[in-house]
Amino acid sequence: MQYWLFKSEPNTWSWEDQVAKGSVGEEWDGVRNYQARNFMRQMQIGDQGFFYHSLKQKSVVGIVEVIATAHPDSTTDDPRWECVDIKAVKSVSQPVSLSQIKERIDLADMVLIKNSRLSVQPVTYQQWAIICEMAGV
DNA sequence: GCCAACGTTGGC
DNA sequence: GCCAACGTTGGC
Repeated sequence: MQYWLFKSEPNTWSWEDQVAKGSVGEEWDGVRNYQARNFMRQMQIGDQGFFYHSLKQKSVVGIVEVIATAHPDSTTDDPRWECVDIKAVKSVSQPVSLSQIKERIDLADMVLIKNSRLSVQPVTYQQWAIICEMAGV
């Protein structure tokens, strides 16, 4: 079991949109970045991830689960791009903001901080546990 | 709205 | 294969 972080602009695809899809889930399409794609290729069904809102909110707002491994991205004919499917598991009771994460020295190594532009990122179990605690999960 | 950081593209 | 130019992302 591995842990990840999925970043989305709420204007484009929000947590509310994800929740509305229920257990059917939705593909995490539109990724046009090799690093992000490579992480998605590593994902297994049952892996869990944080759903992060960028831009205005800049917070971890929910927990998602991988329900389909990497497959061609239906939004492009370009065979280079793949995506996984994820479903919403639960909303966090306390969104964890980027500034809160930055305050924690034990989260200083997070990819979110070191490479803020990467839209799909790995999260270590330790980081996962710390943020779950902060989020009241 | 600005700008820094980063990734991609294309000319050489 | 290098690197300049360009486009995009996301924090501020």
